[in-house]
Amino acid sequence: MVSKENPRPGGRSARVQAAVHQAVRDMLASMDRADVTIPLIAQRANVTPSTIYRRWGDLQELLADVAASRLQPETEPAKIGSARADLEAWVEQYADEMSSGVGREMIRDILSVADTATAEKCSGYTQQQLRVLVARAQERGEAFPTFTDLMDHVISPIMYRILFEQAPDAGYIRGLISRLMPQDAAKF
Amino acid sequence: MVSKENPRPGGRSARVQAAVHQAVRDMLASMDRADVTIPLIAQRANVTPSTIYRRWGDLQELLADVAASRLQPETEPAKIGSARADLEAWVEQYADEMSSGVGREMIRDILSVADTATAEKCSGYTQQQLRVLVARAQERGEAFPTFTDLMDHVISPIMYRILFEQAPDAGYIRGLISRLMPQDAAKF
DNA sequence: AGCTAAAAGCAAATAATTTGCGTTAGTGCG
DNA sequence: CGCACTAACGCAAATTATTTGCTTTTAGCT
Repeated sequence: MVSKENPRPGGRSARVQAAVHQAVRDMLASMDRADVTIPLIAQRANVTPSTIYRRWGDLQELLADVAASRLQPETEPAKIGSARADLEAWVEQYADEMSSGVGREMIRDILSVADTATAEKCSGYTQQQLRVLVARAQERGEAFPTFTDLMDHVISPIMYRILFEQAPDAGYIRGLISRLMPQDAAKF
Repeated sequence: MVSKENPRPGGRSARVQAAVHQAVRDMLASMDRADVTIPLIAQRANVTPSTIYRRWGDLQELLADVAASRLQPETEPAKIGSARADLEAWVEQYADEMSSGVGREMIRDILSVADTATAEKCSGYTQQQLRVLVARAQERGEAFPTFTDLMDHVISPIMYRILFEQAPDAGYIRGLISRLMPQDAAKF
């Protein structure tokens, strides 16, 4: 619904988008989200409300758009040591970010729009990071879970708990990973 | 936010709640959800809009409330044959229900409200059903996954795929279960 | 530089939400 | 049984958000 690449004739697309996104980020950081409205965002972004309505449709889609752009990772997973150490560090950071107050709000914003494209995009970010870790392990010849197993048996349980129950802790996360590592299989 | 038991002095609570819930269900079944508004619901339920606003707060909370009541299971998991057969049948029916159009909408409604109580309630319904299956297996002395493993490694991946990717198919679901059954462990 | 079309501004019209106040209907007690 | 009490409801006015028709601005193109 937004940011068509290949901008056609008219349109000062980029400027408005940046101003609105910034306004939303500022407001989410400084006030209760229930008080964030499109007229207020428009005022802070120096834009008219109708511009936002025409471009994003409604508040939920705008919030989802902002959340998605905030969830886009800007760096590859850090290189700590072994492939497993990298994985554990990355997943713990992922879980922390997602289970924080703002993280949960972003996920909710993304899931609450009818269009599934934004949710898929965010899942794509996660998948992309995991693929880097998998490739790195393979390159080094270290034993490592498959990409699918990581999605199904590490990411999914973490996300389920964040969405429906309580935020997972570090011990739980290490347990999920451990159960997928071949050398640890005997423990379970 | 709704249905206080132990009704105090005033209040014809139950009648309005039933009428509004019914109106919402009818409307979700017969029209596009984007066109469902509180004034329309109020009209169909023969209630004034302000009653709905005061009682539920906003449309999202009302939809979440209705969705939660629809997701409450009315029966125990069916007894097909072995504990495993019961489990497979129940999980497949769960996945079908959740990945259908209305199922996905209900989940989104539930997750999109700030208050996590409704989401927890729904997860509680799932847990309750699984506990029945676990208890049944134990009673019969059949090998069976633990409750936690079912939540983490069957329900969670299914829900993740429904929310962020494509709906899971029956083969995928059987694979998730299979990997948790002791006698099948060698296959993986 | 001028042309074009998408995007933005503006303002009026419409629709949704909030709110104050009077009324009604369950509940518990005498 | 009827009276008092209180939470929930209805109504309508006020506020706020959203939609829409029309004009103006801007970025890319020739």
